[in-house]
Amino acid sequence: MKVSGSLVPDGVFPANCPSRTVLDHVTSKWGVLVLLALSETETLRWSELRRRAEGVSEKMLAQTLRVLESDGLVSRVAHPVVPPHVDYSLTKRGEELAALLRPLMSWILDNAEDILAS
Amino acid sequence: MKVSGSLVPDGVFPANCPSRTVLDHVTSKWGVLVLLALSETETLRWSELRRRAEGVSEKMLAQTLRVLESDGLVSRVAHPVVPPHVDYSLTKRGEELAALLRPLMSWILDNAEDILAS
DNA sequence: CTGTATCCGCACCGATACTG
DNA sequence: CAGTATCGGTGCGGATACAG
Repeated sequence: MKVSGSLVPDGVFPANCPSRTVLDHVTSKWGVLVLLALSETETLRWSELRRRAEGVSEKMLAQTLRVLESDGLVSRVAHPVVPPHVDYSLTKRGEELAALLRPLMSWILDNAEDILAS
Repeated sequence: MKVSGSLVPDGVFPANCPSRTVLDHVTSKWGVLVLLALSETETLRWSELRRRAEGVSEKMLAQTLRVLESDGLVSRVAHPVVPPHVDYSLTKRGEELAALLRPLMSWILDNAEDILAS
């Protein structure tokens, strides 16, 4: 069954479109996992994020966080103490996005085994 | 505001998990666009897909379609005529997935400009 | 029209070492 | 604890040519 409306005119997804860039950021290798991890608790520290997005390297976590932060999806709060303490959390906009990512991830978790079995 | 349940135990997304593979397939550079394009019409031909996922190369379209087909998300029907005529469409499972992708893409289209402005 | 085959650059990414 | 800096390999992905 087909849905009613089209997302884009003529059903064409333009190449030189801002949405492409954002889509790439969000669906980057670690973007989804970081956003979802943050959607499960109020705040998360760097080391906790590393634990939860299992397999992510320091470099890629830093890069992913920088992109998501510059996109206004994640906010970074550094507490000036020793040892350093930095909290990451979702912005309002990030929460909105994560709310859409959750059903997707949930479906994937439910169907992954079946899918790879075939 | 935080959601009620956790997607995964302890909030940890395991590295060696089938969902990782499926997530990578779906969020691959062209996976989302192909699935969404197919979600807008009953069937699409190869050349139409190339048009709609603007910027995709033949190689990447072929690769993307093969992966999505082997995952049981897309079905390929070749009509034995000359010139060749091949129809791609979403499977039942693919429709389910695309239904979750649509709100996501819709949100991205709505917010992309704002996001990149900041 | 619907692909496959091949080459190859470059950006992504992991590993390692280092710093405030 | 929370990163940055740098190096180097690899595989993604674009371009091109070719085929059924």
